[in-house]
Amino acid sequence: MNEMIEVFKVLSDETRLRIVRLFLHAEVSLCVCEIVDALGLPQYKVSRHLSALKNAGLMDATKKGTWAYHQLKVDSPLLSKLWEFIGSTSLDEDGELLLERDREVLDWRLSLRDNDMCVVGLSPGTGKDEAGMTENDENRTKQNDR
Amino acid sequence: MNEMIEVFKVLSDETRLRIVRLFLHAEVSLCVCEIVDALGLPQYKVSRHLSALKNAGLMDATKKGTWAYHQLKVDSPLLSKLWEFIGSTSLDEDGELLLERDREVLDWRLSLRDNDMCVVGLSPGTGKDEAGMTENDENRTKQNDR
DNA sequence: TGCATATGTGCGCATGTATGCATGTAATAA
DNA sequence: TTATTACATGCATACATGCGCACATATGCA
Repeated sequence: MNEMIEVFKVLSDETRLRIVRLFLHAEVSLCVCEIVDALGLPQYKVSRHLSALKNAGLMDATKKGTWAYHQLKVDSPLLSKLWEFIGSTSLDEDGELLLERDREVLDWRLSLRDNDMCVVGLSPGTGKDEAGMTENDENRTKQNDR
Repeated sequence: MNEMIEVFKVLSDETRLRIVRLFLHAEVSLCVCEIVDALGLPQYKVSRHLSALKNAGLMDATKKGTWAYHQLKVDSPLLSKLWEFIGSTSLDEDGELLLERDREVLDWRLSLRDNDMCVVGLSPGTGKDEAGMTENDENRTKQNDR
């Protein structure tokens, strides 16, 4: 019973639901900075919520250098049914709009990958608040290109 | 999105999960005293959690005299998928044992109904703590019989 | 070695929530 | 009308949780 309680508890948070639904859309491992850009949230917030999801057994991560690639776990009947339940449920209008925007920014962000690996880090102001796609993105990505 | 958050939040509690799974087993409306006996919890606790489930849109109730019959709602795609998800998911061993006991006491309690209506109220000490089936049940139910 | 960067985390604050006791409300029975 | 009964709830307390700031850790590069 505790497992199900933990699952519901960790998912009763808007940020964590956005993260989970972002992963259901992406279907690949994502590193923190990509999630930060997609959601437009400060890095420490995303990191904390990813940690909560991991502690609840819903996600795991593998480190590749300084980058940490996170992914949904699907190694139990409960989890596969859970993802199917969440993925098959439509939200209210505001929620769908928000998630649609998250997915669009993520897709743009994933297009910056090189050989399926993240090569663009955090934007300068991401530690404070709202980020996302700004009009300076072209310059930023050119600077950080390697 | 808020609807799903509220659903997960209200279900991330052991007592409320027990109540929901009791209803998934019963498949009929239940009054508060029947749930109190089945779970062996104080009346105010059951009442509060039923209220929480109702506020989250998962249940509703109809009053018949002093008795209040509660039931799960199934009037949205989210809810029907939710009940199917919970009902199809098995728990850890302790959880299954606990729920099995809840179901057994409920079935015994439902056998005391008269014409599908509850006619047995709360046991005297139910306001304090643990109740359930005691060795005095025979006497108690005889006293309250009408 | 020293610096920049990606990510994780300790801490204090504010807020939310479950619990237990006691009491309130409404309907029924005497 | 008064007492009883099924159910709901106000209140105080203990505890959990999300947030933002700052800082720590760790890895890669010059």
